[in-house]
Order: sequence, then C-alpha cells, then structure tokens
Amino acid sequence: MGKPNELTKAEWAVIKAVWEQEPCTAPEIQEKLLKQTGWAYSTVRTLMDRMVVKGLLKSEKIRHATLYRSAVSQAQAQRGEALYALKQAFNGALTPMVQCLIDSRNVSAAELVELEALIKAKKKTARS
Amino acid sequence: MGKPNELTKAEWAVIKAVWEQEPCTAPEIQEKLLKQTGWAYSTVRTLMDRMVVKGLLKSEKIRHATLYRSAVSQAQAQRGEALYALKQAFNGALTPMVQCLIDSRNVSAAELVELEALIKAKKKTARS
DNA sequence: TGACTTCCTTTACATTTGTAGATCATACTA
DNA sequence: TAGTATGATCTACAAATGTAAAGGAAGTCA
Repeated sequence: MGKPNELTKAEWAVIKAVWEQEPCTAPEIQEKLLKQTGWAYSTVRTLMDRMVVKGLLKSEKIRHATLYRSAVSQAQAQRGEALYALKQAFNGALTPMVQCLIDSRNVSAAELVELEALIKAKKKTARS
Repeated sequence: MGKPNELTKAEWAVIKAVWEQEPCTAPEIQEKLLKQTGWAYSTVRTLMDRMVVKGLLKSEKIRHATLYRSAVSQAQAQRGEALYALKQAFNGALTPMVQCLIDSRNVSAAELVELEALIKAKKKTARS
C-alpha cells in the first residue's frame, strides 16, 4: 500500500468529482467540472487516464464506454495530504501544526468546542 | 502578499537549509544538503536561482559571490502548506483535518495535553 | 441506412520540475 | 605570476503536468 502520492490540484478536482458519483464516465466528470475549471473533454480524459496509471483511479471497459471509480478513498487522500504537510512543513511536529491551523483562520467558538471534544475523546482511547 | 505558492519537496529541502543559516551561499547549502540528497552544486544552484525568481529566496551579489536569504519566513511557508491541505483535502473543514491528524499518528499523552491547552488558550483570546 | 451526436483515441505542445555537465571567471598560493 | 581550487554561468535534457485539437468509431433517430 504505497503512500497515495500527493495529488496535484487538477487531480484533486477530478477525484473529488469521482467520489461524488461512482462509478462514473469521463463525460460526466467533464460536465461536472466544466463550470469551475473550463476544461475540455480531452483534458479531463487525459487527466483521468493518467490517474489510472498512477493508481488513483480504476477504469473498466464496458463495451464502448469506460467506467471509472476511485482507487483511493477520500480518507486516504486526505490523510496523505495532511501527513505530507505535517512532515514537510512541520517536521512531524503535531502541536505546532494545529497551532498554526487555528491561528491562521477564523475559528468559530463552535469549532473550538468540537476540537476540545475530539481531543478529550482521543485521550480516552489512548489511555487504555 | 501573494500566497507563498506551495513548495515542492526539493524547494522545502533548500529553504530549510537556508533558514538555518542566513545569509548563505549556494556552496554552503549544497554542502549541507549533500548527505541527504546527493545533489551536485549545479543542481542546488539551479534550484536556488529558480526560487529567487519565484520569490521564495532573495539573492544579492557581493562581488563575485552570491548571497542568499529567504524571502518567506518559516511561519509563512508552514502556513501555506497547512492551509493548502486544509483547503484542498478537507474543503476548509478544520475539525476533520485535526481529527485526521490525531488519528493518523501515534499521538503521545503529552501532545494531547498540549493540544488541549492550546485550544483552551484560543478560546480565551477568541472570546473577548 | 444515412445523418447526427457522443464518446474514444491519438498526438501534440508548452511549462515546470529534477538533475547536472561543461566551461568560464576568480581568487588564493606557492 | 603561473597553477590550482572554487564558485558562477550556461546549456541541456528527461519526466511530469496542464491543456487540448483532430480524427475515428459507435450508437441513435428519422
């Protein structure tokens, strides 16, 4: 299970669309992304085929048409990205990274409560 | 203040070395990175010059030699990377990202305490 | 069954990134 | 001052990425 290589922006756009509707065809994804990206069909198609080669998507040929599905889950991809940032930028130091996150954004009171709860929960599971 | 574009792995390696010793010369950085990367002088030099063009480093010519310094702080670069992950992978949702981080790693009890404190502190500043 | 519409396949090309050899200018040293 | 070591510049080249046009094949509707 190699690390799901980090995704490029374009790849993120595609795989997000795929997650929303699996399995799917290239024209469907192109349609979905048209507004945000303006990409032509062949652009999307090329991206998707390259992503198959990379192991980010799987494709299956049904007669004439090609069906795609994701080969990495959203959770896997998210984790890959989060851990990449953690490692690269913060040298693996978790606390500074979280600190940075909550300092760099307007965090609502509700979110702070959530975060607190989450950490409490983790403490419980950790200690056992 | 454009977003400090995300850095590539190679760029991270270079800028980290620069932060450790500013100002610095290309040969110094090459030396520093030799062990981890095996890069030749011209490789490092090319990287650094490209980073100047991108606005990641600044360079100054002192006679024959070239002195480099960072043009983005460590904090800025870290923030860029963290926010990129947040936005791209988690669609800006902070809590899930933090959740993911603490689930994907062995977090020590001490770290959990730190995190908790950090959030408490944030709550205080937020409410005012 | 011919025309139209879709989707697929192939090919292409510019830009960015990773990596470095070769050669030129300098400065130090004997 | 000639020779050597050191750093600078230029040029190169392959792989990855972003982006798409052009031309073929297949299914659909009249």
